[in-house]
Amino acid sequence: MPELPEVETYRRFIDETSLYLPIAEVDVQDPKRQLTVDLDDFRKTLRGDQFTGTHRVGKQLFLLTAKGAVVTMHFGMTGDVAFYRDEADTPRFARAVFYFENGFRFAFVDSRKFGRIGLAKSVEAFRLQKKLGPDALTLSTEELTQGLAKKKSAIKSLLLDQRIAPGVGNWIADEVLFQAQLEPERPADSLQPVEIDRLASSIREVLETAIAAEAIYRDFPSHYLIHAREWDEAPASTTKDAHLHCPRCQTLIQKKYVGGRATYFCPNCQV
DNA sequence: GTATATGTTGTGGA
DNA sequence: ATCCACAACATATA
Repeated sequence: MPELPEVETYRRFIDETSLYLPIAEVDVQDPKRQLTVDLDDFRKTLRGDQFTGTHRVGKQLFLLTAKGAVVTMHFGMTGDVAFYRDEADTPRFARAVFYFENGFRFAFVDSRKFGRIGLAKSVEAFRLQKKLGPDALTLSTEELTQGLAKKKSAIKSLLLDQRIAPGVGNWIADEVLFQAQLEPERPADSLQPVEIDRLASSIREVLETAIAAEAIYRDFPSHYLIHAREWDEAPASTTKDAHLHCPRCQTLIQKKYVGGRATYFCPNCQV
């Protein structure tokens, strides 16, 4: 699930549940795979400390602590968060659990274990190290123009490049290209300034809409392409068949692979 | 058993 | 230096 809107939703959830609670202990199920620092160091750093705030850059989440350390979290393809008190409520696939002194717990849940947890000196240091660009949510036309300059790759592939538009993932890339009516395989250097401007607007619009709906796809506007994806649950009022057609022109939505990623598009509207 | 999956990173070749 | 295709990671769901 986790593209930018999900991570932003997680961030707000953590703000509402897990700040200013002294940490008693931390457990990580598979530290070799999912923890990028030594488990003992991680525990020593966090025991007795507390989270005081959060930050997000693209799909990367940061938990700030009172003592200054910054916990980094990336949710991979299946990461989620949970807050609960009783052992019996531990979610299936809880891969890391932060135990607070008041008895509550925060879990990093991740069935496929592609997610990563680590420590950073600061948000800025981590951002530089990972070469993350300006967050997609507030990406300006100028920044996007610069990111795409002199690039010949398919526009969709570049939208997925976290150095250019951090936070855009596979379904968002398809959605913004559909909303901007641009063909996913267009070479980036073939885009006219007016098209890049349209694209930048679509990125912001789609992300804001998704965040407002707390990343619950079935609540997205009916003119969104996302409803054509197989894993979208049909809104009660529509038939499954309706999903396969373009909400703008009723043409059959096509699926193909671009840059190795499943790509949905309308062959009529997107040029 | 088969196919697919929301992400990232590394490798090898052009 | 760029770009691309592809594999790998580990596991669930349809």
